[in-house]
Amino acid sequence: MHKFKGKEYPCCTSLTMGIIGGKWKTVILYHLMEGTLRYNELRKEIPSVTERTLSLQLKNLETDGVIKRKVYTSKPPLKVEYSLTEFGKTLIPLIKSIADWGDYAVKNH
Amino acid sequence: MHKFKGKEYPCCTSLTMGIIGGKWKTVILYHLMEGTLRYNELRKEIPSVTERTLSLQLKNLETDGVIKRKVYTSKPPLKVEYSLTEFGKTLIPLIKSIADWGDYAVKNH
DNA sequence: CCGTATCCTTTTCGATACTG
DNA sequence: CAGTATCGAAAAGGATACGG
Repeated sequence: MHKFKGKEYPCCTSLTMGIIGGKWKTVILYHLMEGTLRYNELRKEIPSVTERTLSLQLKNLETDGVIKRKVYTSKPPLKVEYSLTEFGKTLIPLIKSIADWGDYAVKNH
Repeated sequence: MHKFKGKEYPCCTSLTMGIIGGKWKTVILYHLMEGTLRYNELRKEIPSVTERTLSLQLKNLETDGVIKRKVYTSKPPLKVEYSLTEFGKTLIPLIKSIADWGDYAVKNH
């Protein structure tokens, strides 16, 4: 049994999937791998996600310490940037492997 | 846009997650990495999954061509073995990476 | 031994309208 | 610009009983 942020997982793979699993989280991380993006830039990169869902998933990723959110309040319009934390950056090789296998699967079926 | 087995995915990571995503599929694959297992052996390895869910997820994995199911009908009691297909074996490095990152995350928080 | 059937709860995701 | 509120649908998963 493995613990992370108060949640328990029966397997080390479950723990990883608890953090990056679901329909959108790997997609978000995939786009943040290259660098910082604003909320609307993420929406543009992932047009099929709704505002609500994007917002929720960003919050989940932030709660797990994988991404960080920086707000620039100096003057409207509001500017919010999302980027990987140092901890989140340790996921980059994994996200790349996930993306690569996806490409491979498309080509080989 | 990427296609696999009739389903469409907006990103190559989504495709991978469509196949190995969810609460249980990586756990099942993790245990099948080492070799063939019978249904009840899988239940023993993953005590927290219910029969119904295990059954459904095995079917999903089989449909996507990742695992194969072999039935020995010669004489009761029934014997059913699950193992990775050749295609499924291409997932092994990825499953290992997922497991390794889970271990890493536990240790570093 | 290896599941399926039934019913139910929880989680996730989507559509749309609206706000500081 | 960057979200939240509300409502609802769908998918995933769980509990338990039963069947070939």
